[in-house]
Amino acid sequence: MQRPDEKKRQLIAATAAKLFATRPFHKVKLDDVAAEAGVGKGTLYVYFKSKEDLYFWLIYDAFSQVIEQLESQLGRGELSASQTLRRIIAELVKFGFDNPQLFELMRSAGPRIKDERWETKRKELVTLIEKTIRRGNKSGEFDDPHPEITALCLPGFMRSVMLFGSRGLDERTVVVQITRLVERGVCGGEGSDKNDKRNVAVATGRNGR
Amino acid sequence: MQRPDEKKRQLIAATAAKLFATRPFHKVKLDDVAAEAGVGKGTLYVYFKSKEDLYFWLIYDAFSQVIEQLESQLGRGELSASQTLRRIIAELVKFGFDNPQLFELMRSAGPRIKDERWETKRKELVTLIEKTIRRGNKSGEFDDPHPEITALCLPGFMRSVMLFGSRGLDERTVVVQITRLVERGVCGGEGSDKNDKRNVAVATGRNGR
Amino acid sequence: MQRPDEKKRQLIAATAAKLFATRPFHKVKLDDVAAEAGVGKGTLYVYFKSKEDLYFWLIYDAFSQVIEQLESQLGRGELSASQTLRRIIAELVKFGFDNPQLFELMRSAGPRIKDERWETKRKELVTLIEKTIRRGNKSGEFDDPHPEITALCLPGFMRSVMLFGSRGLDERTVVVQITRLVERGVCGGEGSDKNDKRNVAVATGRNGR
Amino acid sequence: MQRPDEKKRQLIAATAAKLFATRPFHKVKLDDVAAEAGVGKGTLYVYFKSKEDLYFWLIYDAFSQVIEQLESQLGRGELSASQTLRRIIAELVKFGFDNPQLFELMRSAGPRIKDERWETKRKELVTLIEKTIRRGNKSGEFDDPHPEITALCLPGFMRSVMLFGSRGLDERTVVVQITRLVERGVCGGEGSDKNDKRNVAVATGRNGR
DNA sequence: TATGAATGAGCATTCATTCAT
DNA sequence: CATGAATGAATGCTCATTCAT
Repeated sequence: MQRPDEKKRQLIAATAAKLFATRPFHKVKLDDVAAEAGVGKGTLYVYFKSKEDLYFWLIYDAFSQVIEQLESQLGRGELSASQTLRRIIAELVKFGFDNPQLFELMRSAGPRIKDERWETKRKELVTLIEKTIRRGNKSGEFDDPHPEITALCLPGFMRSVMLFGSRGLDERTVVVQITRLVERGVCGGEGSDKNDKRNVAVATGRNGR
Repeated sequence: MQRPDEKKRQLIAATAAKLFATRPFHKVKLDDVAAEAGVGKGTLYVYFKSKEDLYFWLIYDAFSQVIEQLESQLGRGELSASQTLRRIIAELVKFGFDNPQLFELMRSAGPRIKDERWETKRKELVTLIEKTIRRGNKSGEFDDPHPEITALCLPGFMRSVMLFGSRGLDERTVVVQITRLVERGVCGGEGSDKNDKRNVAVATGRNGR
Repeated sequence: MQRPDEKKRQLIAATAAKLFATRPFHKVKLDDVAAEAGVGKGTLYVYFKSKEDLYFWLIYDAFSQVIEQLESQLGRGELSASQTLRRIIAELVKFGFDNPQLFELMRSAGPRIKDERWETKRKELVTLIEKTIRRGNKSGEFDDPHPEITALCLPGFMRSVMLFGSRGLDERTVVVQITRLVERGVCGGEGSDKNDKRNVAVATGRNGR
Repeated sequence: MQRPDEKKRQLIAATAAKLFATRPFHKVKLDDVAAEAGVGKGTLYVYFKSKEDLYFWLIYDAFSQVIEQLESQLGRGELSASQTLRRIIAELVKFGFDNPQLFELMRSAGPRIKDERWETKRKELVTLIEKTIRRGNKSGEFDDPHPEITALCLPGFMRSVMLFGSRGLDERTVVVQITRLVERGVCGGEGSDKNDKRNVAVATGRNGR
């Protein structure tokens, strides 16, 4: 363990994520992070330039991960606009359920992170959604007069559910309902609850979980 | 200036809101707040117990204001579920446009505010929406299998638009699009863009702005 | 109550004395003094120049009172050195029993009060004692090679007993014991316990209490 | 300078003692302590929890030191009650001469220190004295009807002399006079000035200093 | 690379004092 | 005289960052 250790970097990041999710930025002491991670305080600075840098990477990494996952999933096969949208929603919800701390984290991050890379990633997601809707508009699947607004709404959607309502709701139901809300707002109203459930199963590529 | 002055409290709150909207919590100096408000630093502590207390009230007051406004508006006349929902959306959007700083503010607040009163207010809004949808379900206006999820989504909707997209979009268009998204997700899909615009005008009771 | 009110001055002084006796100087807030006394904070400054001024007068007044009492008692009749010393001790003990708070107060005052008047008063007492001893040395009643040290010791004597031991000891016993200690150290050892008690009764001019 | 350094703790304590002896508690700035000690301000908090904590330990340590010194001295050989008492006095006087600042310090501490450990130490000393007198009473060396009062008086004795009179008096003379005062009050009056001086020399185990 | 003692700029908070009413 | 809201200088304390080992 004499060379920069990716394992240790992960350990620090995970520990920090846990703490940042619990209390707001200015109440998280690097002393605590170091102690909780079982490393020296100085070690943090071997892996991260500053507290803000550490904070930044937590959010950025998590977010990038989702986007990547989405893009890789979507880049492969040929999905209709409708299927694509469902996948996006499913993926975001899954991510939310899998990383409740990180969602909490992203919540309080917001305006602090002015870094260009971050805005870029965010726009990547919004654009992904917007393009999908526009594609649906063209193909006749959708009929949304303002894809840019709808695209902006989707992440906020997610956040609300994840942060304040996920207790007691199962992942499947949430995906279905959000899909329903969005698809209906976006196209002409077709798609029953049963169809939704079937389609979602297709989209997520899972059978039960 | 001999009795504790509600005007001065407001002045301080407004000044603080401006600064908290600009930079994150830990970068706002009470020195600056005092200077900007034109009062002594000690005066802040006459009206607020601490920096966090000040911060808390900013958010709480702003939020309460919206809820109150909504409740007072809805308590009066007799509106259909559909009209009520439109008014809620219109009011939230209006508030967002009127107080861009505060929305930014609320964003970074999140997990800090564990105060019961705050959660109560939030639930008040969600309940207001949920009840409206349920009412619509009963009256046949809506057909939403999960009003609780939809209700949870609405505030997140708003936030997204306000925080990242409002530049270049006018209030009216945003109201219309969100209304469209929600109503279609909630009922059977009727309602054209034109109808929406008309209905919104009715709901907000304004003619142009 | 429109003119400077001696009653109010006393009220403030008494209240302050109580608080200063409870906690150390820097923990007594004038806010508390004002509140406890039931007057406005500004009123304190009508009667006292500053916090330190208030503090000073509390001690000074109390101390002056003892000295005065002693001098007036001793100035009148003609007492032997021995009787005089007993009276001084009796008076100091009485004062201690009557004003337990103030003794506590004087304790923590010490080095803070550099005021000349204060040192003067203290020296007045020490000198009174020293002169008495010297008088006794000359008259043959005492035989103390270092009256100045003995004189310096007496107040410290008092303090110890008052501060840490008075609980459970009655005034009479304390006077007797201290008198015994001092007189024996000062003269040749005569004076039995019984004699002491009798003499003390003579010296204090009281019959039982 | 990598391990927490007891030397540095001592340095800080010594510096603080000097300042606290000069001015009252609330006028001593930690900035000054740090500057005078040649360490960073933050370093103070590495070794002491707070200003009051620092203050506390100054007094406590100094007092403990005397008690320890006494107990270790007395625990060794077999001394008569009379010799023991002389040693106690000699030790206390020596301590006062060696640490004039600390005696000043202890003076203003008083009611602040409610800590149990502190009261315990104080009682340890008083008990030590009281036991010695009782031992003398039994052995016939002393004849003191109230050892508990006498014991309470001794520390006060010391304080007075140290604080207000030591200027111009040499250590030896003070020891002799106090011993004289106490022993005579405690036993039957024998012991001349010359004998005292001789005995003290024996008790302290020093020949001149 | 890993550490944690040392640091000091930075900041929230206090509280004696003032003064307009 | 009486008041208490307003004040701001003064200061204790924090905590991200550094650097010698």
